[in-house]
Amino acid sequence: MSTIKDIAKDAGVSIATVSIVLNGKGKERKISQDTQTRIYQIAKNLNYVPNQSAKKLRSMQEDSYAVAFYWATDFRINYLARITLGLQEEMLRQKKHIHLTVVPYKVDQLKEQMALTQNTFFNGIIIANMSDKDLEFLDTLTPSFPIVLFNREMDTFSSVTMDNYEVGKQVAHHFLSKNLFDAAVLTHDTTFPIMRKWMKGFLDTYAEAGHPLQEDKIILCNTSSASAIDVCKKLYAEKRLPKAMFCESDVLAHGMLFACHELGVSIPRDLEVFTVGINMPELNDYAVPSLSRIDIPMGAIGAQCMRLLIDLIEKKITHPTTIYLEGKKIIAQSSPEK
Amino acid sequence: MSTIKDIAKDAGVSIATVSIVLNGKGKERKISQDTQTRIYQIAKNLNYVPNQSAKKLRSMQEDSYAVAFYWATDFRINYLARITLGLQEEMLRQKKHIHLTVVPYKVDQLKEQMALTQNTFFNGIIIANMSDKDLEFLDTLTPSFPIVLFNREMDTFSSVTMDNYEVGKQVAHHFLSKNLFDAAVLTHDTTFPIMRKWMKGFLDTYAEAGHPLQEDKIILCNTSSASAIDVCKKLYAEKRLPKAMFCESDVLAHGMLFACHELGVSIPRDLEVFTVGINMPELNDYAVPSLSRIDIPMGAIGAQCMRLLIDLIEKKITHPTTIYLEGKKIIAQSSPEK
DNA sequence: CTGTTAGCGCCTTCAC
DNA sequence: GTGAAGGCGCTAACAG
Repeated sequence: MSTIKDIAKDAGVSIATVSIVLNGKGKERKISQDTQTRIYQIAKNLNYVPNQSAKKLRSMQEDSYAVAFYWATDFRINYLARITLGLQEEMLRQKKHIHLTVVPYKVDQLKEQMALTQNTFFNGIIIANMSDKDLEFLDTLTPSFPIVLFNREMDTFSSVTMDNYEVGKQVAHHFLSKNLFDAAVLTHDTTFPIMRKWMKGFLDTYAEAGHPLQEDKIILCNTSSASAIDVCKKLYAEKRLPKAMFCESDVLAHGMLFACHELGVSIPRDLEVFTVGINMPELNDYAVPSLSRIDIPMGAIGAQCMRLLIDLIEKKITHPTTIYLEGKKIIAQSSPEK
Repeated sequence: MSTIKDIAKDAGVSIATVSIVLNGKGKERKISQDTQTRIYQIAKNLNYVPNQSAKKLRSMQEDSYAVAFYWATDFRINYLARITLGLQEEMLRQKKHIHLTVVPYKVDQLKEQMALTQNTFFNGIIIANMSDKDLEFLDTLTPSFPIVLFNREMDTFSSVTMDNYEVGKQVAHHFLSKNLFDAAVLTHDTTFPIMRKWMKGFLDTYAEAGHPLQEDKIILCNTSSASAIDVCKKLYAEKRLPKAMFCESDVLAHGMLFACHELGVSIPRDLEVFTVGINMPELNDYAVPSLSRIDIPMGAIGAQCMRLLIDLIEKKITHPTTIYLEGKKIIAQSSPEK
């Protein structure tokens, strides 16, 4: 890695001259054209890349924080935009210079990614979409910088999350109010803590209402729409389609809609569908038919994460803090009000 | 903004001691417990935030590159994820430490956002979704760091793009091969250079085939699904619905599908729909009905942008370079093969 | 037109 | 147990 020092030596000028030229102030400072082209040429030959840390240090911008946002690249990929906007919103509100780095990681491989990334150079990090395994790993850490969890809960770390049990409960109440006792859950068998809570809230509520759902009402698929389609067709073939289906995410719900359309199963007449909305509202508002859901306020959670993290970085908060936000219940065509 | 110097002064110790303690090496270096707690307390009182630039500079890690990705937050919000994955893919392939910062900006306001962001601290930037106005602004710049344009073309800047005229042509040929002469274009009246090209390719091809489309076949709406729904319903009421519709983006196409479903217009029997696919393929594969489209390879374009930018940063490339990628034609239910 | 110099905040070596 | 000093790469003020 070459520096302006190297260039200066090669060009037979001082480092100051090099700095001036490379910052485009050559004309202004009346550096001779000859010197300028020589410096540019040498910079090119040496593959010179300016060191941004040195630049920043020298120019002493008032507090600019480096923040990392860890984000798992699985089926939830689509809502990165929603979160990013929320993070950004808070950054603008704070009027602080925050350098936000997006660090994608693979589910279950937070450990590997964190080893790869130079975490010591962040003032704080936000982590989204952790699996049980990722949470376990996190528990072994005692980082010297603050960490905020996106939609997860842990005693030892700060987080912004929702009452996910309540989400499942709400959906169950909606179905029960319409006497839809033949209900099922569509979920994927992974280690995602959140989904277990949704499911539990749903199942518990059915049980408490005197209509416990049997084991075979927990339908498993993977996390793709395609998989939901397969499962739906299989259930249909086996005449096991319920009257109401609670999908863990809109990705699966879209698969259900597609499959039912192909099968000639009418939603909501033959089957009602309720889902958890993680993607942009638009995608669910104009699905055919539009999807009833509890919309997760991804943007708001992101904004709160950023705010909490900044408070932690600035030591305005010192103890692990958990903030709860509420989901928004949206009733649409796939499961209308009674 | 306080530094370890301030802490040292307050604590009555040297900056070295403070540095040791705050890096958790107090025990190892046998700093007295008393001094340690005092230092921690003062750090907290002063809201001390370590300066990451100084840390990095000192640590002599090969400096990582800082790259900004400017991304317009309009209807194309959803595909941020597709692009980010592509960018990331190339970052991993290169095995370089690259800090990717996502900078959202509003359409037509690239100028304002660039003034707000500390661009001097990036080694290079990638800009997506520029409008004519944004392009015009860019033309006035002579930045000292490389810039790569995402799906745009300019003489003075490097870019990764597609033959967008060809996209429109392909769709026209598809319709024409099925004798769908009563066709229309659904687009929004903005300054997006790309869309004009698609449209032109489409219209020119119809004209060349001896079936020129009249002015009233260029249907305008804004960029939302909701707007496409309104327009579709209006056309239906006025009995002006064509037999084939080319939508500038899947966001609009989804609106069309929703509206047609409500109106009882059957796709593709009464109306064929072809679109440009910008969102995740899944969203179009499982729309009801699934959407025929030219899928823009967002990920691949992103990856190429990153590669090109790194080559420019490292001065392996010095002249503005344009790379062309091809879209993928996907035939689905909304407009099947003849 | 170009060079000299003094740091920016932090960490590490060496000295006491 | 703690302090002094040097230097990472770069910029800006001041000299010449």
